[in-house]
Amino acid sequence: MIKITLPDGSIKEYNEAVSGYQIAVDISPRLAKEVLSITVNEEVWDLQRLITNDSSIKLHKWDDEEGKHAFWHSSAHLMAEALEAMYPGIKLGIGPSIENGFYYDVDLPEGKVITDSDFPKIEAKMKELAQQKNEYNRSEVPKAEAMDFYSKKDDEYKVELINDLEDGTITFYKQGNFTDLCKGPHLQNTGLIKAIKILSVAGAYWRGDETRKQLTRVYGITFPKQKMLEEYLVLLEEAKKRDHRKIGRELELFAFSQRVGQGLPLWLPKGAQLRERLENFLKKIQKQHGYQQVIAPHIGLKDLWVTSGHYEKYGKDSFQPINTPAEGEEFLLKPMNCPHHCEIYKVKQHSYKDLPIRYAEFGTVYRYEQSGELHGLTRVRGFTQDDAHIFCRPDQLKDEFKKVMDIVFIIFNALDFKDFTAQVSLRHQTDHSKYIGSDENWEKSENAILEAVKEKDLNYVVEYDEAAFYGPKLDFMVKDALGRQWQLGTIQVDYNLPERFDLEYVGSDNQKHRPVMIHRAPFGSMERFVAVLIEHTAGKFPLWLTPEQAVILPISEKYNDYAKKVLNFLNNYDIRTLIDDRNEKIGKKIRDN
RNA sequence: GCCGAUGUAGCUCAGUUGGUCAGAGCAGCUGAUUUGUAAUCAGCAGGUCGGGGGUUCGAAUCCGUCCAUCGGCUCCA
Repeated sequence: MIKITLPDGSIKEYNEAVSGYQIAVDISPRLAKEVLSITVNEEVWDLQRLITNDSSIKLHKWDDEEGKHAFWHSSAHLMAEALEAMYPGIKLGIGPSIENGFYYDVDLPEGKVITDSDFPKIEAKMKELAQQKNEYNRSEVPKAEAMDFYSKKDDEYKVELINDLEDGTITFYKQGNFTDLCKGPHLQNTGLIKAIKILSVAGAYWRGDETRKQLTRVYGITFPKQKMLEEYLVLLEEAKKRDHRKIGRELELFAFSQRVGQGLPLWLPKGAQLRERLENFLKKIQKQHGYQQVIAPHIGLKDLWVTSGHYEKYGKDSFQPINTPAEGEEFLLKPMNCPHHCEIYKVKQHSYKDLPIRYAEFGTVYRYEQSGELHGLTRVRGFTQDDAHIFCRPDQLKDEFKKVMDIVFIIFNALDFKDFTAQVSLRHQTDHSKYIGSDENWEKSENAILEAVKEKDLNYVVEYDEAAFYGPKLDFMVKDALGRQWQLGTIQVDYNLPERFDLEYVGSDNQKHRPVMIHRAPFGSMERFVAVLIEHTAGKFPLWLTPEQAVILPISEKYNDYAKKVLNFLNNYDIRTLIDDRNEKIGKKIRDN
């Protein structure tokens, strides 16, 4: 007798091994039609796999991540099958499901490339194969046999993957004539995949390693219904319309110039106004929260960055030192504001009573991002951080975190980012070798963050091994109007710089102590934030931010004088107003404004 | 930086196999119209077809190269 426990606690009993699909059928035929995968004791399984022991299960439909995952993962196999048929001799890397769809990394035969024009052919082949309703069959394979299979196919990528796997854990999935190394889970058959779209093709290094061969990555997405694909394509169109690069140009907010250099945004008058209003808004809040504005130059002696450690870690890949007429004198463009702020901290002695000290600056920094990585305002080589550094005592960490979070919430609220989550990035759970600072301090600060997040009742996820080498951090992700995730604000603890700059304060015990430093930027950078804001609002900014709050449209020249009176009236109330006194019809004026 | 794609007027795009192919619409300028809610009329001006090479009698069109942009990869203090 096998006992199957459902999520609601009810129990079904079976006399012999039973598949997830059978359980679904027993619950309701409708469910059986929609179910895609099953979680059996925390492990996601195929529906057709037999459950032989007492288990608790959960069935997944399209709406569950697990259901989509199985669907798209199976689609990746389907695409691989199509590609293998179309490009004999093709070698396969990995083909996972991703947030929106799936991809497969392939090594094409000599001289072959895949371009956009091949997409319809791939889609057609996939559809043909899908209609055969081939079953996805799971089989456990001994390591030697798996090796043998891929050695014969001369697929060094799969061989490498198998090498890293333990004997006894290796499974193959086969549908139609296609067999793939895979741990699953998969759909029952290919027939469920009704709507198919190949989205793009790109190069991707094998295992993300720049020194290894670049494979061809083919991206696609599939749906159980044609209508869902159409809706998705509409969403993509909408995202295209909201592209901040397009809207930024149309609204004359910012521009780029090849003569100035790539990745170096030029803020046009309207964009500069918008940004200034955001900055003033934040300045006001920061003042209320005990911040002091400071201003530092855009360059610093190389030694400053040697001291901070940035030179050693990033020097090679950064803008190179600026030489001066003086022999051996070198300056670096600042890639961060913190070293300057550390020096500001050091100008005078601090008592424990002075802390926390909060220095804020809209500091423009320069980082030499790789050319292929530049993207509109979201990825640039010169940008302005809404930066601040908080120097505090270890016992003040939690409170300071909570205060910074308050600022972040004020901003998100004011700008209508309703849906956001936080990611707490902590050390690797066991291997602490790469981190600077004592275990004791790390534990303190990690706990401080976790407690702060809990006390603020925040939606959050914890990620291990995502902390910086110098301290744990808390990042904020917002979902925009189209449901896309963006990482915005960040709060980071830093034990490294106070050490390197030998920062201290005098404690109540009359001894010198090391302060803890917090880096924080609620917007992240002005450039990135404005980009996200544009895409979130489609360029229709809240009234308090928008460059033109009102436009007066005189019906003819006769009324221009009156229009000016109205203009003065509105301007007196600080309402940003323009007159459209062009010699145009009123309909056109309305259209244009 | 790497892979792939793209690059024609400020913007959006035509330009078939190399031979009046340098075009259109919008925007701009000039003039007319003096207007009541999504395109008023007429005219003008705009481009070494991304740059610089090569092939050819002849290149926007073909080939290599550089630059930039786009989609990814990698990285992100």
